[in-house]
Amino acid sequence: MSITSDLIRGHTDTIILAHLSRGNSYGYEINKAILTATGRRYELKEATLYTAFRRLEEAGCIVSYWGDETTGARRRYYAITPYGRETHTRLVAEWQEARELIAALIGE
Amino acid sequence: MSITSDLIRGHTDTIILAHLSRGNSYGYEINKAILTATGRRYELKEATLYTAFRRLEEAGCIVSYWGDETTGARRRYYAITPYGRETHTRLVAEWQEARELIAALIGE
DNA sequence: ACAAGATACTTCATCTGTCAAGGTATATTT
DNA sequence: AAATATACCTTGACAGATGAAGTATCTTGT
Repeated sequence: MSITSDLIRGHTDTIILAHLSRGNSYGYEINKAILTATGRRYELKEATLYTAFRRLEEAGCIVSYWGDETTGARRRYYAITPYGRETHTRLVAEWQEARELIAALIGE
Repeated sequence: MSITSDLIRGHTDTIILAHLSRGNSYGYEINKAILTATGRRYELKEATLYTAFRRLEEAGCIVSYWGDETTGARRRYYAITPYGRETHTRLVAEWQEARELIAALIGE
């Protein structure tokens, strides 16, 4: 893992909402998806992930339900809400603005 | 101020080193420069700035000295060290990598 | 002369997000 | 039987950011 988490900090919610906006999912799967999408250069740690799920559900951005697996470990699925989609749109816009500001400040 | 600080968090050191790599400066001036460069959309708070100066000096990235102003409030100037320049180069590279990872993860 | 505001630095207590470490449980592979 | 993979959860501690408060000097407007 080469990237320090402070550089991704603040994007955790955006990353999760982006994933859920493409379909319902669960913690373990999201965790693996991030590893894959980044070529194992970044991992959203489990504790961070579950903390974020609590935060996002508390805020009304996502809802959760237990899967009905008849085999294997139980899964808690998450679905994005309409408010979660709004939030996602806003967070992406904020990222784009932050990216420009940082570019202006560090000149790269 | 429209951008939440968590999006800039982790870039504070990079921003300061970028500024100092263009010449010695002092806290108040850097603070104003950031306000100007971002069109007042982002402010590096004073407490954050001075915390960062301590951290960077502790780490050997910068050195400080009191200015010899004969008028006005005293100024503590900061200069980047060779190690600070190395660090700056590394931090900029990390930012570029983080930017790609985030893009890959949120698809924008 | 006086008040207000700008310049300039500092410290402390608090908040938030991250994460190491530990735990629980089931299924599959060796 | 042991190891590995799947899957979730909690707790305590840490680091960076920041509000709030303080100190001191100089400039500007009235």
